Formats: sequence, structure tokens, C-alpha cells
Amino acid sequence: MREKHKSADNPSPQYNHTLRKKMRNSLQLDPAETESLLAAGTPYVIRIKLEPDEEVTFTDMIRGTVTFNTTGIDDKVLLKADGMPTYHLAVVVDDHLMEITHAFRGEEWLPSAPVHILLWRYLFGEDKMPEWAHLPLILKPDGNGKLSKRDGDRLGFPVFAMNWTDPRTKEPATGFRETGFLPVAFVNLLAVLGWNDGSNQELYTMEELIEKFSMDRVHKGGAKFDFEKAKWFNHEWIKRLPASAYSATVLELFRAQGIDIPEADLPKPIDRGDLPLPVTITTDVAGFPAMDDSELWLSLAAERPAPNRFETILDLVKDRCTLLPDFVQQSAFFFRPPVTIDIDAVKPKWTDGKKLFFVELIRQLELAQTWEGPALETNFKEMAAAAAIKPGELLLPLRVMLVGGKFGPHVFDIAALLGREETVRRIKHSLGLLA
RNA sequence: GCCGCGUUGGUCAAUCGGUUAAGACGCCUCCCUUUCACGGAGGAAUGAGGGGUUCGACUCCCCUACGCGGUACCA
Repeated sequence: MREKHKSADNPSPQYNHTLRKKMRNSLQLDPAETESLLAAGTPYVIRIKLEPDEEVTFTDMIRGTVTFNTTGIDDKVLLKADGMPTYHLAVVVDDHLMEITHAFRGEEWLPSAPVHILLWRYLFGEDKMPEWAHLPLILKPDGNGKLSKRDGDRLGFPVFAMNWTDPRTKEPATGFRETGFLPVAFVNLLAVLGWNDGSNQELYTMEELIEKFSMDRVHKGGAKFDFEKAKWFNHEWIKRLPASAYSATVLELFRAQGIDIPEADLPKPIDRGDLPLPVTITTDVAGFPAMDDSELWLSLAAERPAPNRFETILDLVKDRCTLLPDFVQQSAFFFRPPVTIDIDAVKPKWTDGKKLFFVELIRQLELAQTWEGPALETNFKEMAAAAAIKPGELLLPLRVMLVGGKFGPHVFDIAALLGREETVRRIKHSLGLLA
């Protein structure tokens, strides 16, 4: 019926005060005919009836006063032919029953806001209506338009906070959490996408956000999503939080990769019964935001005296980690010998002199009184001087022998954490490969 | 088509009439580091266009352009 009113000029004719007069409906039909149609079970919908040329004005927390003229709005369907309400009816009734005081939604809802305002007026009274805020949209990084799951798939980044499967299409989607984002970082990056407090600050804890966030500084225009910047936020949070804040999560990642961390390396399990109930957390470590419950408890024990090897290692490599899974790549060699050894990085410059040096090194390491990074380094450099080889010529081979490649923290920190036995074993193994 | 909302470097953005137009991400150079990073110091890069108002406009007004959102018995 409505189809015949479509034209090239107006591809989407409105069902409004003008058009409804040309259609078959209860407003045009004889009441008796309507009754008989109803009695015969003819399908029907119920629409809102808008008066022509009426101004609907409301206040939006972000946009201020917004005005629409009813002439430009359809008589929206409220109750569908199957008896189910449309969103328009449902939100209003829902918000009323739930006594909603503030309604936040995306900007795409702005055009239908007047319908909802009118519904409030007709049904419950505008005085009971919630305050409105229509948030700017997050746009796709390239081109224009709002960010969608497809863009994430196409460009290789998550668009949802957590993993979820679309109930309609059954399509799975990877979340920020599963990609390796810290909850604090995610909330932080989202908060400053379309808002800032006027200062140069970019990193905010949850507490600071609660204190400083204000609707009047939320932008009206949408912001393009930049995954590089998103990763930067996560990197910053990984760096500034102690490893104990996320070690439990990282432990799971190691296990998922089939790398088991010995019990002795892990932080001692906390007996929750012994801890007082956390009310307020005050620490000087950047406000120390809570993650989830278990991490909250862990963080409470952050000042625990006994350091554990696992978190010590995590703290040692965290500068190199942008996403949580990076920890596995950056520190797996601490827990099991490197799978591959980049021996080609050493071979071209390998000499008999160096070989002799390492043989002697093994002997000395086995004899060493103590096993600490600085002492190991001093001794190593003295040996290099004695052998008349520049330390730099020997440092890289040692690194490759211990970690398998040209990466990782300070070599002697690694050796210290690896322990005498494992250090010697790895040097011997590589010497074998070089023979 | 119509209605609404927007428009400062590649991106996020400050500025609420007077600044050399901040800062951050990314990019480039250098320093530190005998690995990879972190860190430090620099660099390139911005007011969509046109009219007004004003002593003075990125900032206020109008027009145009462009973008986005909506225009469903989807949300």
C-alpha cells in the first residue's frame, strides 16, 4: 500500500498525518467496518498518532535543547501485528517501570527521541521522564560510518568488551579482554574517546574517572577508533601496574600455551578468610584500580614481603608487553628452554677464542660463590678483559644461548633468575650446536 | 528527497574573541642501551570553502560543501 507512494524524489514516504488519510485505517474507515474487520481477525498494528506541525522540544545533557517538528515524523508502529511491542513502546514502558532517571544511548537514537518524548507525555507524564543523553558514535578507523564488528574482523581488532556470539547469526566475536586488554585500560581508552577534562591527562584510574567525568565535556561529534592508540593505553597500564595486578590472568595464558609454572614460583595463595573485607583501597601505585574480585584480593596483598619468581619475571619484562599474551612470548624462556635457538646470529662471528671463553665461563660459573646478577656481570667482564675480547662480542652470544634470540631484559638478570644449573646447561647446549 | 547532528594535523584532541594554535598516538632523526624494549631530546604535519559581525575570529552569525545518523511491524 505504502509502496505506491514511493517515488524517486522521495524514496521513503512518511506515514504521517497526510498519508494516513489516504490509507485504510481506523481513522478513515467507518467504525462499524473497523469492528467487523476486527471481528474477522484481520491483522492490524497500532500506531502513535502525531498532530501535524507541533514542536517537540527536550533537553539533552550533551546537545542542550533539541527541537523536532512532528511534521517530519512518522506515526510509528507501537504494537506489531504479532502483538509484540516495538522498541519505541518497549523502552518507554520499561524505563517507566524501572524508574530510570538517566537514559544514555547512541546518537543514532536522536531522531526517534521525539516519539519517545510524546509517548512519555501520553502515557506517564513528561515530569517522570528520564534525562536524556545521546552519545557520539565511535566511527570506523578508515573511511566513515559507525564502527561495526565487520570493521574489527577486517582490520584485525576487537569491537566488543568481551567474547560473545551473536545469538542471531551465531557469529563469534573476540573481545578486548580476550585479546589481552586490562579492564582499566579498556575503560580508560573508551572514556577519553569523545571526552576529556580539558587538561593534558590521558591516563585515568577508575576512581579518577568517577571523580572527573562530566557529561558537559562529552563531544557532540563522533570519534574514529584508533587501535594503535588503544594498544598504547594498555601498554601504559601494564607498565605502571605491579605484575601482581594481572599475574593471575597471565598465568592462565601460560597454561593455555602448555607452559606450566612450578608451584614454587607462584605467589603464595592468599587465604581469603584471613583478609579483612576491602572497603577502600588506598595505595600510592597510581590509585591501583580493581580488576575483578580475585585480582582485587591479589592486589591487596601487593605489599606482601615474600617476592615470588613468577611476578618478579613479569615485572622484569613488562616494558616489552603491549598486550597480555606478549608476556608469554617475552618470558617463556624463563620456564622452559628456548624451542629454537637463533644460532645463526652467533655463528658468523664465532671464533675459537670465544669458544675457549665460554668453556672457561662454565667452569667459573660452577665455582661461583654467589649467584646474583651484578656479581655475575662483574666477573664476566673481568674474564672478557683477561681474554682480550670486547664484552659486547660475548654478550650477544650469551644472550642467544640463554633466551634463544636477540631480545629480552638485561642478560645477567636473566642468568640470575635462571639459576646456576639451568644457565650452565643452556651454555653447554649451545656450545654443542656451535661445534 | 526530507529531518536531525557534526566538521581544528593521518588519528584522539586543547582553545570558551587577542596564544609562536597545547598535548597524546602513529611516523622520522638523534641520545641512552654492546639485544629487544623503556626512557630522554628533536622533527614533519592542522582551523573545509565563502560571506558577514568586530580594533581583532579557530572561537559569534549566515550560506555552501562535505560527513554522519535517521527516515522499518530492527534495535
